[in-house]
Amino acid sequence: MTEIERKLDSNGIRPTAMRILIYKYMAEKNNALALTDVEQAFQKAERTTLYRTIKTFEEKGIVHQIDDGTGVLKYALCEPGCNCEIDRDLHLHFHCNSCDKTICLTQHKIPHINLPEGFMAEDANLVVKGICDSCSAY
Amino acid sequence: MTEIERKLDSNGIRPTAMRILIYKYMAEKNNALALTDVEQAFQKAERTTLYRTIKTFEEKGIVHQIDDGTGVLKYALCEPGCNCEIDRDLHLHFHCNSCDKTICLTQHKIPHINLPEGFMAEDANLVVKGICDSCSAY
DNA sequence: TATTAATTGCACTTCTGTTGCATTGCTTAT
DNA sequence: ATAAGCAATGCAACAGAAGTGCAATTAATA
Repeated sequence: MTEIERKLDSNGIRPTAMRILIYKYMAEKNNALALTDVEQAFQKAERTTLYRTIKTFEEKGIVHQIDDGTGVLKYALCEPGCNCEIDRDLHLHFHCNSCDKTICLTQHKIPHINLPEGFMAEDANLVVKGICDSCSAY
Repeated sequence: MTEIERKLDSNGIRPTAMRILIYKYMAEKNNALALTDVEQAFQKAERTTLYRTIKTFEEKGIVHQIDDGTGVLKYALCEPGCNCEIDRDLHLHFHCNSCDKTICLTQHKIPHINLPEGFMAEDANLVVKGICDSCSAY
């Protein structure tokens, strides 16, 4: 039983060949992926399978969904410190306007926001757009 | 020449009957609207017309687009202090999980975010989700 | 091994955003 | 005042992503 199989298994996900491959692929990338990205990488597999696999990952809490404002949903593996389900202390995401990649800044938490009377925060989503470190290096 | 006509005219938008109606409708609402919302309100008009009208408003800087994470784009009139085009000091938006409305918190600016080395911010989008003042009153 | 449940593949549907083109309506110069 | 020209609108259709129903296959378990 490999590392990944154990990971899936311990989260109540049956470690099928497909799922292991998809998990491995997502783990290799350091940026959030759209369904189409995964589709490109696994052209032999059905879109629906990939879709449902990622949704399963999400339900089981090992992947979180990101809306980076591009109109396409992105997904990224939850890393240590991600805490996307446990508390409201959510990390922020960065979208590069140059290379179009979206990355999780797991260490960077969303600062506390003061809301007007009567408003109660349950969740927050902060996407900063600009130029990422790779692109600014040139 | 009415208030609205002057507003449109001074922003380089020809004040047609349709546009005046749409502007008036958006001004009445205190929350951001999706295209379908406007569509519901003007069932006699074409979707395309509404779409292009709002896009025109956006281009001319009297409306700003909001991605509240629901997957549907919302639009809201720019109010004094909105500054959506001028500087990067953007205000935040609140999405109510109960009534599903999205509102601009024009007075509440996005706090400064420290980014890792090499990252440069150009823009930011912060959506706080929770219960709005109307819904929490019950 | 037989039974049962979960996973995958295929075909569609829906929804939103968007564009091309013909037509209508408004502006302006003659 | 009228014709020419441009902007606005209506109609039709397309594109892309998200999501669903169902049959077929695969894996787990008794």
